[in-house]
Amino acid sequence: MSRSERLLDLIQCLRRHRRPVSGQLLAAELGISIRTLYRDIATLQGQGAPIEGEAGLGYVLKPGFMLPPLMFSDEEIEAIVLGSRWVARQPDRRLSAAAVNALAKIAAVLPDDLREDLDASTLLVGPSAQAIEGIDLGTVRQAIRNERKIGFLYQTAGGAASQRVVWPFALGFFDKVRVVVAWCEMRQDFRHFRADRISGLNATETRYPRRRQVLLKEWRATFDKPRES
Amino acid sequence: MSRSERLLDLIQCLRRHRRPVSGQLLAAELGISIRTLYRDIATLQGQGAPIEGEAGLGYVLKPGFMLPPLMFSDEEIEAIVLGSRWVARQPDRRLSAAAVNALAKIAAVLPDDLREDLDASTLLVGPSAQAIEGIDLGTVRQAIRNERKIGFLYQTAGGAASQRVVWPFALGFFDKVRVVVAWCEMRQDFRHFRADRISGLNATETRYPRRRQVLLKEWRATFDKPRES
DNA sequence: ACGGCTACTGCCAGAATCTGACAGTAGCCT
DNA sequence: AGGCTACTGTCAGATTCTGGCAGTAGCCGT
Repeated sequence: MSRSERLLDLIQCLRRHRRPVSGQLLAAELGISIRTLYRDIATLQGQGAPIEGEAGLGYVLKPGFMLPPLMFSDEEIEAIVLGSRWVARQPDRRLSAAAVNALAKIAAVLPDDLREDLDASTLLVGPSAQAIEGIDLGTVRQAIRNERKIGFLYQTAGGAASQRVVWPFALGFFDKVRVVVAWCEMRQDFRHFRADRISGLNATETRYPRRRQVLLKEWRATFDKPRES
Repeated sequence: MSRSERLLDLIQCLRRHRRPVSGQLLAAELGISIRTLYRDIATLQGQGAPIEGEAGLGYVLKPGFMLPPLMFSDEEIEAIVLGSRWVARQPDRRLSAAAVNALAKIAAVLPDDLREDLDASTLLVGPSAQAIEGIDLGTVRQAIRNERKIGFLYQTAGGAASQRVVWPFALGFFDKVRVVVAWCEMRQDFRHFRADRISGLNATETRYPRRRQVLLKEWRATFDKPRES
């Protein structure tokens, strides 16, 4: 196995173990010596990988992912950049910032001529409303990933507010605002909640009883049939 | 210089020369022997780089770009994927197809857990109108890159048609259709043309007298001032 | 404060890989 | 046919990588 492949494997290993893992163990998994492992880690860090090592604990990979060398056609790059620019204009602040960062990283490695070409491809959509975003969508994202229930106060369109406990499984856009898609315990049905009408969000440690993917699939299936609102 | 850096340099070299270039020359530029060059080219091709070599001619890199290993956070990846999905839904067929391909390439190297997370982030925008796209935007793209004039028949909103010769310098979206942004010789001013109202497009070899970037800059500047329509 | 665990660095000889040179085959072009 | 070029096989030498060892320093539980 070549060195570059092994470096990728090392990242995969670190991703698998969420908790800090000792270099000893990693070296064993990869079939290399500790010394070489240290060298590999140093190389990866040199390439920008956010690996953190603490004496007495082990290594953790801050959530993220290393894209291996990948070949894109001009048009594919254009599609990615255009799409990211669109995301950067969305009201979701976290995501918007992430898009800006991603664009910066890509632009940094793009050859000049290609960067110029991309400047000539402009997004003419009107300036999006800078919606205020009431809650921290990061919390929701984490709840989705860990399949945890969340509770919050929801302001309905009519003006009435109600306390909800829901099983969130997706996060989407709808008409410029982000919505949390979830199974609502109160209504015993799928509902979506506009992020800007949610307040008093609190994440719980209670796991909801079904798999996220299954909920997602069932929810999607409801689109193909007529449904009573 | 490490081998991996050299491979990247090789790509850059190939990008610079648009016409076929002999291995001899490439090897000299990189300061390596011919034999090693052949090995490097083989390695790159193994990684998916579209390098073509023909006996008696030399090497050409099909237009495109190799992204070096790059680190993205979860949110950055999400921004890119979400943006690309949006592009994939746009009416521009070429770009849409490119977005789909780019997504496939990214998905192929994404670890499973991250891919699942992304499934939970859905785009809820309504199905976009499948606009017919009258002309080949690839031709326009090329004219922009080479700063060539193009001529076409344009159907105005009123219904009248007129023959135009314009200096295209940008390609944008506007309300679900693609528009060509250009200096119009007839109007002696900046104009944008909806791609779906263009017909009889013909690319010329005539270079237009100003730099694309300059036109772009001036055109953008017109946004900041009041302008007579 | 202590011992155990761990991250990290410098060093060096052996292993693995890469490199350059040469010889030879085959395709494209004039 | 002849010149140019892309390719492949082989092999010794150069380069890099690797593993083991010794030593320093930080974190942790006792």
